[in-house]
Amino acid sequence: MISLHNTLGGERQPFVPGDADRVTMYVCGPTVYGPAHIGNARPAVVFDVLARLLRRRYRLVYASNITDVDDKINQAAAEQGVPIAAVAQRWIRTWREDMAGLGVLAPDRQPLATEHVPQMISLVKSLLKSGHAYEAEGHVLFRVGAYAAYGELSGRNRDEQIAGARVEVAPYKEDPADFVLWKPSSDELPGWESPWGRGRPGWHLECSAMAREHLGDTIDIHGGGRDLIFPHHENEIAQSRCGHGAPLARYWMHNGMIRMGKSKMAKSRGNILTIRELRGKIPGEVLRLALLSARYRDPLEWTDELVATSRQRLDRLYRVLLDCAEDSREGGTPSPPGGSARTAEPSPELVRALEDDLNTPAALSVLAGEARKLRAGAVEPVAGAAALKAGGFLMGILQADPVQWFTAVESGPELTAEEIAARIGERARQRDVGDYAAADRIRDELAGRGVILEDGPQGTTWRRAAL
RNA sequence: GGCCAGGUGGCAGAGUGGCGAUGCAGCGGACUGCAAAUCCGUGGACGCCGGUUCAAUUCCGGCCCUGGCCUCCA
Repeated sequence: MISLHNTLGGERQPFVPGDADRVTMYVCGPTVYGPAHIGNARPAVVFDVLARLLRRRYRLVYASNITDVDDKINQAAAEQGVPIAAVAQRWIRTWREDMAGLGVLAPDRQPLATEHVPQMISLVKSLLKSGHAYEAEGHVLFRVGAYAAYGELSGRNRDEQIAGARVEVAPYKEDPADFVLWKPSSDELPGWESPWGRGRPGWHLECSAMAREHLGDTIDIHGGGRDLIFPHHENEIAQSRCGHGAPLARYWMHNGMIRMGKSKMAKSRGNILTIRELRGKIPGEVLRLALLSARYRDPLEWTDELVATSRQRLDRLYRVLLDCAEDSREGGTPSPPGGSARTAEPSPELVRALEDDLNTPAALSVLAGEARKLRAGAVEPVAGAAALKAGGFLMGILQADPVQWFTAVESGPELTAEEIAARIGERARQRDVGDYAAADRIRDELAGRGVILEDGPQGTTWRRAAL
């Protein structure tokens, strides 16, 4: 049984799908106006693991949107003097590359906001018709006062919000808490014809319309960052519920924030690390493991140490896989039927950990235990390695060829395999004559360039170093 | 100020009403060139104050601290 922490209600609940033949999940995706940072990657990675887990039991339709119409995109285009669509396209491409680099499987649906404007307009129409929205100075606003349950997700009530008083109160709002569904566009801005004139949708509206279009009125799981609970998800709930009468989602899941030096990583704070720059020097799989090293609901502080530790954990796991591959090659053990990683089953302990509200740290611990047993020879290497890889697959790690893992050069002006071999040969001669000082100099030099040497009974091998 | 999450060993981070995960670092050992890498083994913890209980890090209450949200935000 899968249990999930539901923000709506604030407790862990058994997951019971509305329809086991069509489980639906929607996760808020990026607004494409610049490079995504590692914090943006957390929900994508976390819910990718959940998608993999759900697919073991159910048929899943997983949708994650891309917001390609937004004032920030317009602003970026104006600043750079390029067409708005060019900005969006460029960063959509980057986002997809980044996600692939982190081992995130493409969602079943990846709707673009600009391709769902008619659905948004029709949602606004029904909200107007039912009195949950009103027109004011070319805008259409949601009338928060008309929805009594407003605030149930975030645990706020309207009085508290008014007391907050930091909300900017546009003069045309009936109530400070009201939010924009549709706003007018000038000629230079992207816009669509609507009953309220040429305009563009408000951000909250997009997700309601796209989720409904692709997944139906009520979806099973709605995910996103914790910072979206209010107002984004609260507003989505209000729009959808008032628009078609059904609850938007049955389970709401929110991931914690990535922190950089004690505060949330955010573009507005300027403390971001983009996925692109990180991937330039660190394998995507290491980044992924780092993101999964804490429970998804908790905050995670991003540090060099976290990255280094993650790299070492992965190295250790791959080393076992490498040894297993060598053992079976030497021993001539034929691969048992069904022994491939694709068909092997992950261990029940690992599945149990993941099904317990996505306890990835515990799952990682299970993996480490399995690796230890394999190394100790307590498990048959081929089947054991296959099970290890199957568990890795659920978390989106450990799918690379172990030899490649240790020898692949990530980036920068690195040494070629030939150059490394030449240096190793030179060092071997020095060691033969007993000139260890010179040999160590070569070893240290290579270490400084990201190559670690290992002297074994069969001679010297090398692998790339952690950072 | 309001709402919501947390506070576990040197660090990261699970979990549990009584048998103290896991990773990194440290320490000991094996191997080795009294090297590096690797492998094996190992000590160490539950914010504070009360309460419930035979027994609490784990349940309850209060306090302190940290972070998030209340404006765009993964």
